[in-house]
Amino acid sequence: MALCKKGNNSRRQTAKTMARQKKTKSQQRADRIYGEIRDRICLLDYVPGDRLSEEELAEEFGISRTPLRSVLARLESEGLVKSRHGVGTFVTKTNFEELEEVYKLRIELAEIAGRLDPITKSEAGLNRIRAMIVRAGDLVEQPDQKAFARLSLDHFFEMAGIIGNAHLRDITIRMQLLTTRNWLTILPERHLQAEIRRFRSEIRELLQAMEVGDYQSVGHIWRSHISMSYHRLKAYAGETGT
Amino acid sequence: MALCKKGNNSRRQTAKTMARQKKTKSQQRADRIYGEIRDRICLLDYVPGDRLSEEELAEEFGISRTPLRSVLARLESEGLVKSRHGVGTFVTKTNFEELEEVYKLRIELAEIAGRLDPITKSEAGLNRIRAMIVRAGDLVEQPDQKAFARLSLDHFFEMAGIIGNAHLRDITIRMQLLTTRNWLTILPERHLQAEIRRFRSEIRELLQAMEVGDYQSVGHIWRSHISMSYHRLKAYAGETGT
DNA sequence: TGAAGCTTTGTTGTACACAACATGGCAAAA
DNA sequence: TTTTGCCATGTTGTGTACAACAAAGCTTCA
Repeated sequence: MALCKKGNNSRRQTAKTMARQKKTKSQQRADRIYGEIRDRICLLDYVPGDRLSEEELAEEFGISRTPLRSVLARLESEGLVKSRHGVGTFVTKTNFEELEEVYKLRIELAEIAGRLDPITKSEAGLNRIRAMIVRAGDLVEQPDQKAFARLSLDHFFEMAGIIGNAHLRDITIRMQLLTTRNWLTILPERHLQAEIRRFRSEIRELLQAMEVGDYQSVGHIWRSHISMSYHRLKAYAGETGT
Repeated sequence: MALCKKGNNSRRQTAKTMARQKKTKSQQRADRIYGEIRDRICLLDYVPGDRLSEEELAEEFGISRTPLRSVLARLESEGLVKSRHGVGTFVTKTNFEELEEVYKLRIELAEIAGRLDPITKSEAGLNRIRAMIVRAGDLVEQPDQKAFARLSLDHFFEMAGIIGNAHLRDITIRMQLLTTRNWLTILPERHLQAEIRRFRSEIRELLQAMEVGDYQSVGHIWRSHISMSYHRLKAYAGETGT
């Protein structure tokens, strides 16, 4: 289950720890566990409706229920799980209305992100994105839903790194994490390859804007991608009948 | 210390509980305590730098440290307090850079709020705002910083109620709460009356736009008020030398 | 006198036992 | 057979003792 997500997590951590350097060991451990469970939810290792056992998770991570519960509380505040007294803690199912709200908001936030003090990507950052294009190319040859999901998330965090406004970045991340799993759930298998191809062309387009340092355009392009992906999502939802 | 804030709290609760009806008694209690402490921080009953004793607060609210700690964790996630192991939990001091970031974001959010599915105020809602204009009028005659702060917060929550997009509303509230106490701290006493007067004219302006149902204009007006208040804040900060 | 190390004190973080709660199953009565 | 009430079981929420930790004061030695 856990597999090789360590690399991904640590990479994402760096983007987060930039803001606040002072992290005690307890907080680092909590952050690690939080990221792990969050990824499991977003990458559909835990499906909406699944119950997360506090006791089992506490045992798995070698801690007691108390600190684990604070991790779950954080996930609950972000809307990824919902605890019910005497029943259990469950991965949330987002209804269509909320999904639409989140998408509408994400569309607006993307445009703002390009305007509000964007952080210019270093050459190393650009290279990381170029490497993702290669990864996407491999996935076009050999489509795999989970690998695509992980690549997509990695690229998103790379994008979030350009947002200089700390709060806007946090909000953008939270909204993204709320929609990821829904996108994966609804995306039909037979459209997977086409989606990966489209994803590759999208991150190429974004890369080009970043290469010339035009971050306002990055914001607009990003916005258009989110908007179009939402329209496709609706179309897919109509296809499958949900 | 607690005084007559019950009315304010409950009124704010109604705006919150609209979204999710299912609230267990524990959650309601936690929400109440959270709101109480949050107000104390925002209205400067607790000044930045103050230590919040878990034990004392737990005793005051008649609960043990465990549920109180989850309330403090929530406040910490919103950036209002910061816990340090073995030292204490302290009300945060926002530096100028972060304050500027938050204001820039609030300016953008206000404009979006007017566009993204705003909720038309009922006649009762408009009447509540009209009552606030009266309260503001009284305060012009007899300026009082804390009363002004409370009125300002009440009006803000009334404004937040027009935001139909649930996540956007939450974010807007969080950003507002981060700036309130800074505004109060920096505002010089001798400009208080002028500020109250300006506040009254602002909420009148907003009311007019709401009365004709033009909520996009409400967003633009709100945006301009936030922007101008930020500029005055900077001017005041220059005056007092901070 | 000064400084380093130890001790004391008070605080937040953790572990664990128990309370509160919801749910499903079972039995008994209509 | 159906329904109603009760109980058993398992889960989240709470209280409490203790561990981890930091800071201030004290002591002791140079």
